[in-house]
Amino acid sequence: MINKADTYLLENNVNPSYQRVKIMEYLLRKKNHPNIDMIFSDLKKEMPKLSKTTIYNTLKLFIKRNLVSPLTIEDNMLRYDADTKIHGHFKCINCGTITDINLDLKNMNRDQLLDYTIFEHHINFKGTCNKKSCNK
Amino acid sequence: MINKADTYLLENNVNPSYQRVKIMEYLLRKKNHPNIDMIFSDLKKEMPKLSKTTIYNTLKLFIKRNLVSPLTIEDNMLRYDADTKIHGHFKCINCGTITDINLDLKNMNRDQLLDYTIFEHHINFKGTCNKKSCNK
DNA sequence: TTGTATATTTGCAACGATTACATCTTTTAT
DNA sequence: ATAAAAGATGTAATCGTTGCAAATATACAA
Repeated sequence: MINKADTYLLENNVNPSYQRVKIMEYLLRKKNHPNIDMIFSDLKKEMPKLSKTTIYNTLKLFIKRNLVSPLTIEDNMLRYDADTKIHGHFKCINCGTITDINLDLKNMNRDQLLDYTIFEHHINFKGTCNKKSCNK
Repeated sequence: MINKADTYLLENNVNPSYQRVKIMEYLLRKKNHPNIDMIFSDLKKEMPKLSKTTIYNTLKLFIKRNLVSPLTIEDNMLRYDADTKIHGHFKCINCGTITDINLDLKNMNRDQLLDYTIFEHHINFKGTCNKKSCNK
């Protein structure tokens, strides 16, 4: 767990401006794979002048520096994950919950991938979660 | 390989209208994971009255009937794949090529997934393909 | 400190993939 | 033949995202 967002940004060649630090702190604190609107409406409370464009720009920069992974589990919007270790996601189409899935890709047949240099992994599953808390 | 699109649709409880058969035939013939515009511009040549809305509606129906898998490898648009067997995709960010990746998920650590009923698998990789034909 | 170049943020307009919806056409059933 | 149902079409609207120019903040040289 990284708790000093500013030094974390510095270590990764990102100038730690006020907005960038706040956005990174938010992503490290929240683990619920937020989308832009969630980040915006939450941070807006303490940063009234925050612009949505800033969030888009900042996340694009974080992705380029490999500090954040974009999550393509929704058809119409991106979500963001500060956990850049390789892992999968499951989305319940009933309750909408998105769960992290630990993966052991080592045993996966990846011979074909040896020819490629991989920057992004997207391993997503959709279905139903059969939990009591799931409101069908 | 399925070559009789109309019977294939009938077997899956899809009324084989002219447009639906043509779209299914196209998807079975093409293996390049087309997006809506590719399907539209190609089929428009032989079907001048074809509407893009029809393609959207038809693909949505095919997906519901599990005849087509939506491919979420692009940020801003869906692609479509008539191969509904579980497999992965690799997209080269230089030349844009999308390659099928055979996967052996059996050996993957999927204990956590036992709690879930999975309808959709999305396993995508992005990177560079290091091929001679790749125009960097 | 002062002025100036650079980096960053902001707000608004534009874009584009997708969807909503009303109308038109085709098919089915009686 | 006629009515009802299903399917296709065209256009307008939606909405996540990006482009861009102006405003603000930061860094740096004189």
